[in-house]
Amino acid sequence: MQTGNSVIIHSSPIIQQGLKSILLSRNIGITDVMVAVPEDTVLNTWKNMLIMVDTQFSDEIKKHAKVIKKNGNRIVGIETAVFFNKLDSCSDDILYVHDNLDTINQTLMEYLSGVSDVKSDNQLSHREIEVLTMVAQGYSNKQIAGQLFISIHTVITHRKNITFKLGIKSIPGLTLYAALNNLVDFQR
Amino acid sequence: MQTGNSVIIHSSPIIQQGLKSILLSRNIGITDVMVAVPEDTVLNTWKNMLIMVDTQFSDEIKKHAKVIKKNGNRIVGIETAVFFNKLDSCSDDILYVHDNLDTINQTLMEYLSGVSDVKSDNQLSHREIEVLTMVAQGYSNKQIAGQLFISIHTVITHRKNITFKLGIKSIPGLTLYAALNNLVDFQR
DNA sequence: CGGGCAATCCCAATATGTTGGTATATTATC
DNA sequence: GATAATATACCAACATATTGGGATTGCCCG
Repeated sequence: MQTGNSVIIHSSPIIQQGLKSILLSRNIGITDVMVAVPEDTVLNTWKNMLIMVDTQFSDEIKKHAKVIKKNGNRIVGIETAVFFNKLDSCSDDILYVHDNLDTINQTLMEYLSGVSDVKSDNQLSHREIEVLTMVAQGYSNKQIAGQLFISIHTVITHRKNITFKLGIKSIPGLTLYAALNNLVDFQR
Repeated sequence: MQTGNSVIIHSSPIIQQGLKSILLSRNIGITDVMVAVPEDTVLNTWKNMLIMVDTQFSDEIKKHAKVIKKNGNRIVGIETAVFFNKLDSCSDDILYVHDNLDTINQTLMEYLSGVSDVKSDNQLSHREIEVLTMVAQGYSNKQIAGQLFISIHTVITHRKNITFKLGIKSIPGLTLYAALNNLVDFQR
């Protein structure tokens, strides 16, 4: 249910916003980014989530890391302060990265390959691309069915397969995917 | 005329992204955000810009603050490290703010009132833009209500007004509108 | 030949969004 | 001080999307 989602645990609202913006724009199937406090890590039952945590809090998280990882979560410690380096205190459970776009991208790629049902390569069939295009153009399933001369059930089946293949669950996500892949017009 | 533009001088790409996202989404007429290094402050001939600089660099900037301000620029020092507080070393030329959404919003309001010819060309209210942004990010009405601490009815009302004002009825349409207006990130 | 895949169709239950109302408090603006 | 805009909240009815099944046909390929 929560695959493709991410949690940010960081005290800085600017960094929250920045990480969120980076995660959502990478087209890696992350459609939901929430902000949490360290305590939530213990209380919650997150599954298959990408947890990005300020190194400031990573000690607290580390105590529960085994359980968190057993639930399919991936923990990434974000180190933003250049003069306060915790990266040496490495752990098998938490991957520490510096505040650097390259390492963040690298981490996201790892996340991609590690979470099996988030697919990066798009192997959409011809029909699926037709349906996706029309979804991004704002047509309802009923309208798509009418225009493609198929039943609404078939459209729904195609959409199930599209969301499964792309790992993108929301209509806005699919729309931006379509725009990024030139399936719909998008000027400047 | 560069009015409505802003410069970010910060070493952290996450904070760059976060500030950019915050500035663009606030509907205060800022349409262009660029990233610069401290040296650019001296070399450049910026006019009427909102310059948001890491306090880490503010000493360098302060030397040239008089000239920079004479050109109509406004300098804001951003302090993100809680354990490294420079806010006491106040200056008339640089307004220091902490990494806190309220103070940042306050600062942006001041910027608005200070720069008279920056007008919001957007017909949407601040709250409507918040809602639209979250819609385009794939959040459900329920999720939006939760994150904005308002009832789902209010979210629905805002959405009614948004669709009425913009004349865009579909979620994909709103998503592309948001992407075109830099409310959501859309790279490459 | 048999397995996999694409395309098609169907159902039921649940979740979510849309439409068209009404209504109040606060804040701007004239 | 009146008026407009904004933000908030509620309801009922209806429309649409999502989820989790199941199923058939034709086609390609090893």
